[in-house]
Amino acid sequence: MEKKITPTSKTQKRNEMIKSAFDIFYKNGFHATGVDTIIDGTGISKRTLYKHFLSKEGLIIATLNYYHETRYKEIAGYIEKAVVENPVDKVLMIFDLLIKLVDAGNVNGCFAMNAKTEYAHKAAEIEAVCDLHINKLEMLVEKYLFEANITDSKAIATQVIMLFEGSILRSKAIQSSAPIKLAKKAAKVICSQS
Amino acid sequence: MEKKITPTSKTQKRNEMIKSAFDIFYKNGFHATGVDTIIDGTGISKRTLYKHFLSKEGLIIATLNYYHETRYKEIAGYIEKAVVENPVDKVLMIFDLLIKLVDAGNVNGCFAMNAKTEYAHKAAEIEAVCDLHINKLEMLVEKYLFEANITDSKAIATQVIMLFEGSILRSKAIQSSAPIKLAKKAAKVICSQS
DNA sequence: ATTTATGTAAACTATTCTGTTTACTTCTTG
DNA sequence: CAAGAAGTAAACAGAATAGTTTACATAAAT
Repeated sequence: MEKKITPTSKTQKRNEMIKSAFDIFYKNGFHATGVDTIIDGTGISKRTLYKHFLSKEGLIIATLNYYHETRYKEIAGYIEKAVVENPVDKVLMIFDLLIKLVDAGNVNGCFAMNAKTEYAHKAAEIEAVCDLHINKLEMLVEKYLFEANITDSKAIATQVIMLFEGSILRSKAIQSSAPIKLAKKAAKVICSQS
Repeated sequence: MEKKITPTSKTQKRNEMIKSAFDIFYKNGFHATGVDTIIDGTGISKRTLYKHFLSKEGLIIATLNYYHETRYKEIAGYIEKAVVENPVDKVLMIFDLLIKLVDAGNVNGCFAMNAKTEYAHKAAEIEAVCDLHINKLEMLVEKYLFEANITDSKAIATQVIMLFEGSILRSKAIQSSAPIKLAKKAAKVICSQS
């Protein structure tokens, strides 16, 4: 009774839907985007969408997981591969990556924070994925700060992440990556002083 | 033909509506809140609402202006009245005020940033008020940094504001004012190093 | 070959949304 | 008192919303 599933089928359509939904939610917001809008772009039918996801909220959670997995891996991969003398330099590299993403026009705020803003105190599952994203980023930063023998690596990591998230907001407001460069400088000072 | 308007009339109902709308928008979000929800709490009719505001968007802009005026005055007043030796201490006081507000349960993110998130690239007028709020806060901080003879007061002000906004997000995520205390420490280091 | 899984297309339900309109009320002011 | 401004209440219009259902197509596996 073993079902031989071709590698593409089953998950392929699902992934298509998630990517398409992610793009539109990211640009348009969640409440402002109807499910009809999401399927319009793709050749996907509404029925298929609701076969794969219980509800619009289920689809949103899937896009959040997609965002977290790809973005976290991107960041972690970017700084892990670097060869530096001081692990603090790896932490500062998260700002370099962000600058590149913003300059490429691929950022419209932090997708996780956008979701958190729209669903605060309303959808616990959505909030949980957002929190996970930030916490994992913070733990990644903390790891390298710990390696650099920084005391209070946990507290410094929180400070760095707050600068990181704050710079995303500021760069969105003025449509420029300049604030991120300033945030990197500030992060450097904070890490050096510890 | 002079209309003798009692101080309360005319503007009173309008202000009532703005305050009521602000409370609900702040808690519930903008797209997630219908105009019916806003008038339900008050004894205000929908007709009156649309007499005073052209549209829901007009009401949102009014709530944003209300937020900016009250919050900015609150912050500016709080730090201006303080007697300190170093103007940098006034800058750091914005974090103290934020801690108080968060601990009192009066914060659900930055109202201006919440609006910016929901209406990015959609409603220029809404975005403009949000930008104004952040810019005026930044200029206030810059003023005191300049007084303290800090070189690059503009850049440091941006860094402080990014920490400020980032700490609002982080405090919302973990439902605690602890991140704001960390942000204050970080701001102190940044200002001292300049 | 036929069953099963997976898909599209589109009509449909039922609710909610913004905004308008009609009819009535209240209060102030000349 | 009469006129007019400002209000409430509620029905209404028209579009958009989330989600369901019916009918049909395709492709692979037993």
